[in-house]
Amino acid sequence: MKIATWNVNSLKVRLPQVLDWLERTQADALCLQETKLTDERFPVEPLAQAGYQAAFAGQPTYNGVAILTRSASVGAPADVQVGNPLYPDEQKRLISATVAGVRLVCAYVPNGQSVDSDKYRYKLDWIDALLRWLEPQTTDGSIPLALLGDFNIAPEDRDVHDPKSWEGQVLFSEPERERFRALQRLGLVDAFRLFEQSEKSYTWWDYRQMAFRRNMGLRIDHILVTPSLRDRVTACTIDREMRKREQPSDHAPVVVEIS
DNA sequence: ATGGCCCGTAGAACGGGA
Repeated sequence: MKIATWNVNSLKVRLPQVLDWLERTQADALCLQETKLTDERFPVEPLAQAGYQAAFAGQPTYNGVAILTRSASVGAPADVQVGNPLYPDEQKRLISATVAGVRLVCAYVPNGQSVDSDKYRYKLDWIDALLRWLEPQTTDGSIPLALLGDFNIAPEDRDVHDPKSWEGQVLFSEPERERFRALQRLGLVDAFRLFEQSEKSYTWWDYRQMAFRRNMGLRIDHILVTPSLRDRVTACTIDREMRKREQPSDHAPVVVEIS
């Protein structure tokens, strides 16, 4: 089974690329962030023609998340839940569903803007609430769970093209990295780091300064798995191909293979 | 030293992203 996450930065603009990508990869599930679509405008029909069903939660202009599933292999998303009951939030940043016996939690963690911003405080509070909500779902006896999405956190120096210049900045500040470690203390494992990876592996590159060509990026999109799922993970990769396209998202998909 | 690009909502610039 192949499961992926991708911040598409507008599903309206990126729909042709999403359809291409699904056709090419035959992914069984794809978590999307930054759809930037109201639910009335979600492209249910084009996705259905491509063989995918969807659970989605959107709003005008900002945010928006979705979980796509391949009908022929895993059917429709089940037990869909929007948001975190412990943290009422008008912003559509969280959606969960069960797919082939795996609980998928699709998250678009707030960006935070800058460490002295109100949005930064919101980001930390949002993650603290996520931790409280996930804790009972990651204990022994819970069904296998994967937390996938745009975390807007680069966990370690090796996840940042220039750690010195990023030190203390939003996306790489110590309080944010500490919260990533708190997720790991729940037992969640960074699937990407289960395998040997090439140096300077990133998932996001600024649109400016030819950052992608110069590989000036950050690894901020992640797939974390509970221990029972960890034993079934056979690969985890970043798909850089879509970032090379015309009119790309600034994020690349991250893909995990599960036996 | 600063901003450089892209997207949505506009219906011109601006907020937001990261």
